[in-house]
Amino acid sequence: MRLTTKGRFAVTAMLDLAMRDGHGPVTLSGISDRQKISLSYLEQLFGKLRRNALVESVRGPGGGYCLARGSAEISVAQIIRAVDEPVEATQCGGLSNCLDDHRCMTHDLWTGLNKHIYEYLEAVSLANLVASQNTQTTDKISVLKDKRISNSAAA
Amino acid sequence: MRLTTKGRFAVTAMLDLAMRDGHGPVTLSGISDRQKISLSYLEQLFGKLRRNALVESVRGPGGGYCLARGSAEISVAQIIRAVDEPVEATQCGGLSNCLDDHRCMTHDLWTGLNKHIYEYLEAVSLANLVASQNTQTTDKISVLKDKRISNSAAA
DNA sequence: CTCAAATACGGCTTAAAACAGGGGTAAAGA
DNA sequence: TCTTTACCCCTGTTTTAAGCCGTATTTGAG
Repeated sequence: MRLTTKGRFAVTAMLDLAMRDGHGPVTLSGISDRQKISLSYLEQLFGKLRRNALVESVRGPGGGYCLARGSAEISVAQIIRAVDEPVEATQCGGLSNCLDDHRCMTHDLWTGLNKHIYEYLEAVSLANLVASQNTQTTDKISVLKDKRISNSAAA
Repeated sequence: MRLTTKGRFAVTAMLDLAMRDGHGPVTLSGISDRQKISLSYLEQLFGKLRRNALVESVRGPGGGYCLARGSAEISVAQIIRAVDEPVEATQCGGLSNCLDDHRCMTHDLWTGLNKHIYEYLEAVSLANLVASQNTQTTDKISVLKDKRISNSAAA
């Protein structure tokens, strides 16, 4: 499990999508404006998200992207895995063929750390994130969120 | 908190050091051989580790690197922080000045995820890792480890 | 029916970071 | 004095991040 800005951008974009779920396709240029992520980079990320069946696309005017399944069925871990391809950093590439003599003592170490972080991120769904956006830090965030949603509904 | 191969290399190298703790300085070329990490890359990493007071160096023949404090006092999080400089991926750079209108809804999100992962990695010390190397997967790893230690002691 | 605009889609290019190799210098011990 | 080691810097290659442009597809207007 790797944790970089790329994965964070993808999760941010997917969260934007989830918060507008059920209101028709969302355009990448809209996400780009709201989340301040370059449009071309979003296109690249959503290509991977689509190929990994996390989103569905609609072409043409009024088109955009929708979640491919319910926001409760999409975890942060799935999103990160979709855009941040494999890359196991154990010397053996995940296989246990690395002990031809004495190497790769870190195999089990990284497997363990990976597992912990992965399980945590697997347990967090987009629905969880949307919910926590609504409840926690009620003072500012939820207010701003509502404003944003009504804006997009009006447009 | 970022999680890349760079941080993993650093932790692997530090673990190699910790397993030889108390047996005098450990050379980088030794670590390079055992862990299959390029020597020049190790030099770069240990420059940062030294400047962050995680290791101490001894020059000349018989020299090398030692842990700057007990292996129980050095956490995985400290190591990763030393080599993998800051890089907050929230749009605002960690400050909360990002809500001039409605942006950075992911600020709290990433702060939360960061905190969780960080706290976990902060709780794992080198001593923990050495201990788990000795106990878990007793079949192969520990045997190989003992062999390795006796080899290096003889050399 | 045609044309123009909106949008996804894919390939290509640039920028930065990770990774690796080499050289030289300084220190310390044999 | 010679060897072993850290230390520092410069260079090059590869990978990743990010941005740009052209093409295909769909919708809507005329």
